[in-house]
Amino acid sequence: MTRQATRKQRANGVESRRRILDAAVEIAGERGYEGTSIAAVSAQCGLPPSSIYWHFKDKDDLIAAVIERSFETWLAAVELPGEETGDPRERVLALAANVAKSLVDAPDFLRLGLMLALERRPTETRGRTVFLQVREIAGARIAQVIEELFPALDAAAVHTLTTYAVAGADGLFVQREIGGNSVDLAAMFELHARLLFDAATAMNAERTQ
Amino acid sequence: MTRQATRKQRANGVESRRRILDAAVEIAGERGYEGTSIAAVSAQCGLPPSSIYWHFKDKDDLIAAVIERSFETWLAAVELPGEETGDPRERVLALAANVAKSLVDAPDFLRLGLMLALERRPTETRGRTVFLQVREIAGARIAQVIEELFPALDAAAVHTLTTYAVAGADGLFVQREIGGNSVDLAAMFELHARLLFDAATAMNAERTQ
Amino acid sequence: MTRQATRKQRANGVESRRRILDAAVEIAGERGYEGTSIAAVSAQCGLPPSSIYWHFKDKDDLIAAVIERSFETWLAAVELPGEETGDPRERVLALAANVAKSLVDAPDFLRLGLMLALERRPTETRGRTVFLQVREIAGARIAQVIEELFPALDAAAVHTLTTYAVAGADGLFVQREIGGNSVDLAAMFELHARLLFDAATAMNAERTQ
Amino acid sequence: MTRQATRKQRANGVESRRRILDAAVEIAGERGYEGTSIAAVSAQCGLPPSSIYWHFKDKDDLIAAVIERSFETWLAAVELPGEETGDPRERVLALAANVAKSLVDAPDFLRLGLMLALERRPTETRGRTVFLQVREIAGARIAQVIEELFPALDAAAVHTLTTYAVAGADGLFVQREIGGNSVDLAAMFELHARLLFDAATAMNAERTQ
DNA sequence: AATGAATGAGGATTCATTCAT
DNA sequence: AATGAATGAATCCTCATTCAT
Repeated sequence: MTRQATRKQRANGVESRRRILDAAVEIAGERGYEGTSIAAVSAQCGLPPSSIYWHFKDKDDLIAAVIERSFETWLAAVELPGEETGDPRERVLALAANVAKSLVDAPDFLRLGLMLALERRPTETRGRTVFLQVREIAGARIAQVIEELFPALDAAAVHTLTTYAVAGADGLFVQREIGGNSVDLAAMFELHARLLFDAATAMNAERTQ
Repeated sequence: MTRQATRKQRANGVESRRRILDAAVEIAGERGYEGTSIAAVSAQCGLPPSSIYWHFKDKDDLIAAVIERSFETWLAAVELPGEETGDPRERVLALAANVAKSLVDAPDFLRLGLMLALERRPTETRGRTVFLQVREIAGARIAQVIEELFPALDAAAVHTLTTYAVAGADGLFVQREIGGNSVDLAAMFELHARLLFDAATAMNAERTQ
Repeated sequence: MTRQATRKQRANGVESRRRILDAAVEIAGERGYEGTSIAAVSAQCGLPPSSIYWHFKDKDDLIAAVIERSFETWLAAVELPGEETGDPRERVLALAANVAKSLVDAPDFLRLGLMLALERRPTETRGRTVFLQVREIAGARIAQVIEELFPALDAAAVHTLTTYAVAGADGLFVQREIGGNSVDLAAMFELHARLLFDAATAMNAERTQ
Repeated sequence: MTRQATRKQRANGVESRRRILDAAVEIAGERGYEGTSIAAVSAQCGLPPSSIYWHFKDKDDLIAAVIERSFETWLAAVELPGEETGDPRERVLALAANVAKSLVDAPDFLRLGLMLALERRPTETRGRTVFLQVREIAGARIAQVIEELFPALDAAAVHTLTTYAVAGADGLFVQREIGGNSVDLAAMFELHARLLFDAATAMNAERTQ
């Protein structure tokens, strides 16, 4: 076997892994954890089951990797293009618009994540753990923005607003998943952002007095 | 009790059906559609799998029945004790408090429902269809209340507020499912209700001018 | 309950039995012994499985009854309208034409019978036994006709011709089952009868010299 | 042989496939399609059911493969050792003797095939389709021989004689299956061949004049 | 880096049958 | 004369996983 061929093989390792994850994200996003069979992923990506096990320790590991990669994909879609200055209201609305767009463009992460989150199986899956962790990170970031914009708020208020912000995002995403294009996610996120901003402003003013 | 009765309790279809549904609602609420095995339901309710198939055509049929019954259970828990008069704000807050309480007391319906709703399998499950239908009914009822309280709103506005109301409820429920008792669902629903009421009031005033 | 109603019930017993047999003959003729499930018969006739067990001891008993009844139906269709005199050749040809017609009109008996006959399960089914018995009877009748028409033939020759006659009938029936209407059963049976008659005539002449 | 080899014989797909087919041909030849349970095949060949499903998509696929292979086995048993010259009568008789012998030696193909052929289930099995196809091939070959030997016959006559030839073979085979060794298949096939040959000769002469 | 072959455990579902009413 | 309810055993087939190559 020539060195060429060897290099080719190695390069294919990355490519194969990608193909498997592509297949898995699709199927897991359709059917959840239990519904995702290795055989189905194999059929989707064209590689035999044993090859999937060469790349991933077990099904749990595969799903966790799916969550991780789809989170990164989503994160890349949300990330704001800097400009953290300017009018607070505008900043919040821009953030919301961005999140709405990212959830339309890369819905796999949240769809699969919520499916895993709602499950309560006796032995926790790694995928669920990973989802809850990255979700925690996202929540912390939101809390941070709120603290910056409304410095008078105490920890409890920040926590309440953060929870409400995330809940709204989850709920609107679910509505969109159910209702399809008939739900204008951008408009709904704008409403959500406005209500939140006004509520935060009011709470902030209350405590400033 | 005679010896015969000991060996085989007297046939009682209604009771058996109830036991099966009780078992299924618990397991399906924890593990979703795929995670609910007939064997597990059988073990939980004490009846053999073949008996489950006497009462339900197949797994799909069972899950659909579970959704139906748990919806009714939940509906009975939400239903307000009349008193439709009084201050609108109070009425909305009371409604929200009731929904929050019902979701804590009878969460099976919504937990399983959301799991089914998020699935996108090629061949739709009957359970999902049923959930979407009853959800539609619940949405219509909310829209009705909004129309009553804010008669100046046009259809689009009512639709937006309804969607946001339902989304908030779903999202907060999910937060509670993930965060457990650390999430004060009653308080969050109160916040949700207040924001919605204020937003609706403002929109209503706008259009009244 | 009035006497009228009681009599009605009793009358229905016969009717129910008939409905069950009608359903069973159809399904067994399509799928054979193993392929005939009590549930399928139940669905076909509209009576619950337990009612089928009221009329028949078990599945074996049901299939045996199906064979018996369909044999009688077929027999009624073959039976010649007397006239045993006349030209031997004509008599044989008329017989063959009649058998061909009966097999087109009432094929259930032979189709199901052959399916059972070809099976070799460890525990013999009663249906198979019954089929082989009635088949034996039919064979004996053919032998009798041959003996009458060709008295010079010895037992071995009669046996050979009988076997060949029956085999031809079976084989042509199978061809018709496979080929459908494209097989002209009447014409084929006429050919079969002619060849047989000529062969028998020749053998008879040989032994007469 | 190492300890590992004892625990799990070296993977050998071809050999395993053969073992499964060997087991299946025996069981299916005895019990037909429905009567052939995967568990029974598994027990017969020593491989677990899941291994059978590695080699064959489903039961249908297995039975179809059984038909295919047993047809080839049978074909190898019939194939004449050349010598296509010589007296036509001798050639036909030799052919018949060969077929008779092959059906005694390798009866699985025809026994299972006829069982499948007689079935009329709504959803056709692949095994039945395969059987009808190979049967068609066998029929075409017989027609070819008839055409060669009796060139004056028209297509309709050839078709009739072919149908009768095949029907006789099927019917005699059934007689043998039912009657066991008491039926001298060789003798019966000789009779069948003679009657056919004489009939064809007569028909040929008729058309030559 | 990959895969053909294998497998025990479990999946949903149907089976023939029973029995109290 | 009939049937609603039940059931243990069997059905076909898929599961996640392993391992020698």
